[in-house]
Amino acid sequence: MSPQPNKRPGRTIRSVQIAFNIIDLLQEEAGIGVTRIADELGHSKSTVHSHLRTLEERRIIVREGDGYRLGLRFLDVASHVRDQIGNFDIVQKEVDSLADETGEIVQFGVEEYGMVSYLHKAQGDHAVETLSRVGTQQPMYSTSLGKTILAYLPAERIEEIAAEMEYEPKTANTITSPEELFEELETIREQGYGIDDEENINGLRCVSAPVKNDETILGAISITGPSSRFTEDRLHGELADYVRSAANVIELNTKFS
Amino acid sequence: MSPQPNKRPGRTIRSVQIAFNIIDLLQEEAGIGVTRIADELGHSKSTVHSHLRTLEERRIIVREGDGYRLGLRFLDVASHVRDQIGNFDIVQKEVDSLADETGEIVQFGVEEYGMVSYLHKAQGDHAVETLSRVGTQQPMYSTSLGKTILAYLPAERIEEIAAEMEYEPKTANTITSPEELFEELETIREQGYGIDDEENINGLRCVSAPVKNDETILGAISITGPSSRFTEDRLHGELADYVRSAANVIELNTKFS
DNA sequence: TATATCTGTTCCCGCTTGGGGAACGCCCCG
DNA sequence: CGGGGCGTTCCCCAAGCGGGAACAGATATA
Repeated sequence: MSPQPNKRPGRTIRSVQIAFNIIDLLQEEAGIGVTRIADELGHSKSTVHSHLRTLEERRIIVREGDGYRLGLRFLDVASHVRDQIGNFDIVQKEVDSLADETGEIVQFGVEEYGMVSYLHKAQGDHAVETLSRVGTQQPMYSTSLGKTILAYLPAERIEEIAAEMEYEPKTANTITSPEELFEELETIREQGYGIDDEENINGLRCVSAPVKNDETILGAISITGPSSRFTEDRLHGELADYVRSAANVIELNTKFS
Repeated sequence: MSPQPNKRPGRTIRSVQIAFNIIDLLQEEAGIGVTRIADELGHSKSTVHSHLRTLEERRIIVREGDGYRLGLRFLDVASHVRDQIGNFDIVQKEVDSLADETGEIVQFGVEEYGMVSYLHKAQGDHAVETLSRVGTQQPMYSTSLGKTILAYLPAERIEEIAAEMEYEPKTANTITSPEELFEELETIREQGYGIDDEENINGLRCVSAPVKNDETILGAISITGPSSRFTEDRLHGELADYVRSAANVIELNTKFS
């Protein structure tokens, strides 16, 4: 089921795997019970039962009606996780105010496991609706956030991530080869911001600026909007300035060892 | 370490417990390594090591510098969890707009495991800063959200929760006995909204209105502010009206079986 | 440079424990 | 009343997990 060439094999604990398989399943589909879970995962009911007991005692899951769902403890964990990543308050404030000013969608993302994770998102008044939401993971080659972050990672890490990528063409403009990607990254480093010209979703363009602490990249901030409003000129002019100054504010307010 | 009279003992799985002990620990303190964790939990390094491997493979945790932290996957899980609880979009929209209108703190909470969990929070322009944030769990007897939700739960569940509570006086006004509590709940049911008169934090008052679907309570919405601005009259008048109409909007927009 | 002492990692052994089969109790439906 | 769905319980047996100890780097100390 998983013969992927992962780097660190080592010993892995089966019961824990099972527990997280259950959690994953409940994340996808809430409200299912012992039998259903057992079938789905290919385990005996008794096995699943003990696991559910354990998770319930831990308040990881909750029994609701005749089925289980994930518990609200995850909300608490999530807010701790965000706090552990840099200074989240500043980021939040800056993203919100940029969304207010521009009226568009503003997002902040960081890299993890070779993907971009959205830490915060704010929608301005006339923002288009997008599917992405906080917590989502997106590939790095097809988003301006991803490409911008990637551009400022250490060279070896770039190689590593680029090698593991599967370049799947999301639109006609999606980057589909390492060569294209490296060239793009070079451009980003030169101009100091990154563009997504309908490379991830048709009709949508974005600009992103990197947020750095000294020489290490923390993440990136982006504005997203419809191509109709986001002309070439605005993208490279006004909008690029917006994200760069917002990134700057975050950088200045972010002090930690 | 845990001889609490929990209802459903059953069989519980040790490795899973250990795994979640590690996660709990990392939630409290990020950036620690194998040795430290092993010491803290009283396990051997090799044991902890295999667990960390498992969690890392699962992308539950991330190795960062010389230590581990919880992964961003939790953000994704959290957003799924919120979606599974009623219709979160409506709630969010309503809470945000109420915070805008009033300029104060507005929160939405639901009951789980006899406590209130905050699902969403919005701060108006001149809102006081409070410590509570999304995901936090608070006791039900000392918050207006908690008391309001409690008031509309099925009688048997009220008994159950009230019995397990430990009434710890947070301020001079905190409810400290079941009798007081039951009386308060009666009042809430009569007037259709609940008040917190500096019962949880000195200087802060709140009003909450229940959000119901048919006859089952989904949660409650509240406004919080300093006693100086939140006079008796405003609390029971204007502010109570605000939360009740917001609750109403949510109820009307929430349709599911 | 050598020595000491932290890390994290690996190996292997033996006992615990957790996974599974099967039986049971319950509820709902025919 | 009987059948089939659910969750729960019991018990057994091996395999999987926890732990001790040895190993390997990295950093510091002299």
